[in-house]
Formats: sequence, structure tokens, C-alpha cells
Amino acid sequence: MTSYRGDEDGGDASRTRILDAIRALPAGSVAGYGHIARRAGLPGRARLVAWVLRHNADPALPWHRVLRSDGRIAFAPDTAGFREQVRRLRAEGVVVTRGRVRMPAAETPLDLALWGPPDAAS
DNA sequence: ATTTTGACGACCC
DNA sequence: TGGGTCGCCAAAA
Repeated sequence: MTSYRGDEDGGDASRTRILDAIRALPAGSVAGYGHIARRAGLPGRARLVAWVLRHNADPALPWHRVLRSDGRIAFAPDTAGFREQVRRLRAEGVVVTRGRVRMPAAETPLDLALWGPPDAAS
């Protein structure tokens, strides 16, 4: 409680919710930044998700399951991060072609079963 | 206080 | 599929 207006989460809670949403990603699945933001109750804050990931220090976080909305890896192709992400994804059975992944139409039946409807924030 | 930057996204052609 | 524009939010310069 960094002391301020009670209604304000101070972005701290937002950060937590984002990390939470990412941790909820099933192995072998992928999601876009915007998708995560939405799941975290922060529609339109895709860039905030990116910011959180950039500042993330938790090695257990499945950050590699987060891609751009077009299924493309966010890192530049010639970076270590890029290669690392491809490596991790493939290790989970995800098909990565030319630094890009086949994105689920939107909500695969499986996702709905695991995540429930978009509104029912867990 | 203004500008630039970034692990973004929806649109348009 | 690919490239460019504009909108968006928070941080850093």
C-alpha cells in the first residue's frame, strides 16, 4: 500500500493481473499481448503487457507463449531473445515457421473450456 | 512539460 | 502476405 486513494491499484495490481494471465497460459498454447491485456481486465493495454514483460524477472514466467497479434514473435529475428523464444516454443510442440506461429482463430474450444468466457474474469 | 521510444494492435491498400 | 498509418499507454530522456 503505497498509500494513496483506495480505488487506485497503482498499476501494481495491473501488473500482477497481467503476470497472472500469462501464467495461466497452458503449455503449448500461445496468445497475443492484447489478448493477455484483455484477460487481465485491461483492454487496449497491450503495450503495458509488453512493458511488464520487459521488466519481468521471474524465470518461471512462460513469457515465450506471448506473441504479437499476428502470431509473430515480438523480438527482432537476429536477437538472442528471439532464438530463445523459438527454442522454448518448439520445446512445447508449437510449430514456429519463419519466426511466426499459427495463431488460434480467437478462442479455440479448448481455450473456452479452460478459460471460460472472456468476461468471467477468473 | 514536451518528445521519443517500445517484447503492441486495428486498419487500409 | 507485406508494408505503411494512426491510435494507445507508460517510461525515460
